[in-house]
Amino acid sequence: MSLEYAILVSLQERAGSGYELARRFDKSIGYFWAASHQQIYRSLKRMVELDWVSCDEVAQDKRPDKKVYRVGEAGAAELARWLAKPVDPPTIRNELSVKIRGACVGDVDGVVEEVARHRQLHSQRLAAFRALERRDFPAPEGLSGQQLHQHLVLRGGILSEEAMVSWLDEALTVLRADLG
Amino acid sequence: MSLEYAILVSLQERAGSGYELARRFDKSIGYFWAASHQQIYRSLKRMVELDWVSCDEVAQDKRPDKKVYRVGEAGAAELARWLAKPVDPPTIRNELSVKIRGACVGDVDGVVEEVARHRQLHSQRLAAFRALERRDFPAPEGLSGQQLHQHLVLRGGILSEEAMVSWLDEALTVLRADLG
DNA sequence: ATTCACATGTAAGCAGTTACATGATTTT
DNA sequence: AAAATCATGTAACTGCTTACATGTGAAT
Repeated sequence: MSLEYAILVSLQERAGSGYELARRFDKSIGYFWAASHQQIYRSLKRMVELDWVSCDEVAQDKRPDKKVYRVGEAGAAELARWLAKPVDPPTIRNELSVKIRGACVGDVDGVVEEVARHRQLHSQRLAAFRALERRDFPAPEGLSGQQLHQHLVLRGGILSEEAMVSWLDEALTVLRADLG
Repeated sequence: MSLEYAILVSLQERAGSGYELARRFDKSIGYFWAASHQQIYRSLKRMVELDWVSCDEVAQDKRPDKKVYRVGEAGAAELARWLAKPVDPPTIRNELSVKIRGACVGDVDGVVEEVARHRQLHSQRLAAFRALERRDFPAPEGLSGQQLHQHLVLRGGILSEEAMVSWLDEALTVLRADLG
């Protein structure tokens, strides 16, 4: 049910349509919670039923109508209640690690290639996060409240991607030394 | 379907029962793939149907009978095929980040407490991983093949937990400065 | 003409979680 | 007497993915 709360957080920052939320999940929210438009529309439907959000249909000029969702009192209360509830850290499930661990049975070269590819993907994501940080938080020292929290979450993404790149570099070094 | 492949990797290192596999997933395999006994039994059943593994019932002295599973030719081939296939990095879904991002709506103190709790959990996991490394890989320089791969996967866990602890320390510092 | 951005959905299927279920032996 | 370890399962439910489905207007 975390998706509902991620949506509440986003809508409470600014009201918007399902489509707009999907765009936000592709960008800013994407670095801590991933969601497709199918999931988002389904969740919004549920949240209207629960009366967590209200829905206004808005006619647009030269564009299809849209439904703008807003967080209601019950939604804000529900979010506050959820925030106070402890959660477990996410369960660890890393497909690439399964592949590395199984490399001996198959083609080790292929797995090394795959590690190199992931190294590149993570390094690209890291670059994107750092660009966002430079653009949106040029002076992180002075931040407070909501902006501080937004920056912190981005920092989490950056530190996590840095760790991935370091790990995969280490992996490539020792795997290639072992091969050649 | 990655669970099936994680099981194949484990069984190919050593044959074992569902119960034994569940123990392995609680320990060594747990730092790159989590699985409950319910999942494992279900997957083993499927894998027998697919003829990826064979199953022998073994009577034991003073203990319930057990079923020992072994990787067959088809299973080894299937694992090799899967190893060669590229996969995407896992989708990012971090509940704690949602909470940090939403902290303003609720009780910020409560969220800070939760961050401190997660900091401790990750630091405990990090200590456990480091202990495993010292115990099982006292001389990492000389490793090759399967042992090298096992060590690399553990290194991934260590670097990832280090990043989490760093991030949560950073978060606690700035959140507490912002409060007080 | 085709592709892109806008806009909203349904439905089948798969993976994982939670709860339920049973029973022997060993340790405290 | 109670709890822990060994041992194997079923079933309902939740959440996410993938595929399908439709339609407008603007840009190339």
